Amino acid sequence: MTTQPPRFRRYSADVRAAMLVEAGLACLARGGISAFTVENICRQAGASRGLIAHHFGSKDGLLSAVYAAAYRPILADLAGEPALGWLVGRIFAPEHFNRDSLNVWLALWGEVAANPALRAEHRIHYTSYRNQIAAAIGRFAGPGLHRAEADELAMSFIALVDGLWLEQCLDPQQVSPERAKAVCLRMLEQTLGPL
Amino acid sequence: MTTQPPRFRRYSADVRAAMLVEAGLACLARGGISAFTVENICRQAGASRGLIAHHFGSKDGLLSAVYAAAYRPILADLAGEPALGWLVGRIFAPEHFNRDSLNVWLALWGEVAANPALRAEHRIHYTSYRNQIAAAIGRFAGPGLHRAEADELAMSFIALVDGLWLEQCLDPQQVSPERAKAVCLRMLEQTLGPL
DNA sequence: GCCTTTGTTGCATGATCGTTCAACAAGCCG
DNA sequence: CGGCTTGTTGAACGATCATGCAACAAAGGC
Repeated sequence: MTTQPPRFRRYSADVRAAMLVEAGLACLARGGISAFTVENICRQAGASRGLIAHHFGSKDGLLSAVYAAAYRPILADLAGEPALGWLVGRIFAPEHFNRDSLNVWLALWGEVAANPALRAEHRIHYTSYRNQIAAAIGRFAGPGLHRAEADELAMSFIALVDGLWLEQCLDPQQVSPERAKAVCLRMLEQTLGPL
Repeated sequence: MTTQPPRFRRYSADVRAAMLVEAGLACLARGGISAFTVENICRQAGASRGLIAHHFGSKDGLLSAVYAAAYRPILADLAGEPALGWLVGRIFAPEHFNRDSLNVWLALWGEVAANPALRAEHRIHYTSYRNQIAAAIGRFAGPGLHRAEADELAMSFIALVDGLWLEQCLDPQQVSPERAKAVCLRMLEQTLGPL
């Protein structure tokens, strides 16, 4: 009678939760919201189907956590009051500006529009994102630029970034990261002067 | 014995197909791709569940038709070589720039990224769309603007439009149609001079 | 080595999904 | 009015969905 190897491995709650979030992101990247199923996610995470309910209450709970996780790297770049020029470079760095991330965002956006619970999650992160972009613009421009102008420019800038992300996602041959970055810089410099 | 009223109404194939496409658009607008189900669509259209397969072969067949239908009004505006300034106004007219339409696009984009069959459908319409925008830019600028420059400006313009649509969709209070239009005009005029 | 804690399993359940198809009937033509 | 074409129905089907839950076992403390 040999001793059996363990049938599964136990992780602490937060580690396992992070594994499930990561698996959820992978599923969204591969197949959009339709691939975001309990079965898919748990197979991807190497866990059984009951774990999502156990750690997140429901699939929707996991989806909110996935949304927060998608925002985390970008908000991390925004922490520490970075310079505007550096920020633009980061946004189109391969770390963020890649097919998988873009597919994730597209899937999440589609769900935000339709899912009220996720919309609440969205509003929190998005507001923070927009305010920090506006703050970076304000820091660069100095007191000469009014708050309302910085907000408006931030809105336009975010729209352009998202639109470029979208185009890259839908038709990858059209938009290179370099062109995308150049287009954004040109827009900012029109108002702010050379970065 | 009174004569029974008809249990259903017969339509010609193309009329019924159009009804199903319209119902599909309504479902996408209300609940995104998750609400695009045979059951939902047929109830919305006032028909029985078998009709989608009968008229479109499958649900995916209907989805392709819905995608084409979503593009139709915009491509109609582009026909007849319209002036660039008029075009910008049209893009943000309530007819196109409204919550329902934006939700439909968001849902479709998310599906294009994940669904190869729909991606083929997308490429056809999108290429046509981009070329016609570039042509409108070229007509305005005259021969002084090179073809490649017009293409690049068209790309940026479309990205900005889509990004503004997206922002309006995710956070309706941020972007008014007037502001969106002004932002787009400013971008075009930077290169082309006053429209 | 046993006991307790707690993370994990996996089946049962009922709902809903897309597709198929044989029966049906609305409306037109003669 | 009777027959025919063709658009339509709705039940049957197997697959897949999210969730609930009772049994289970891994890992650490004693």
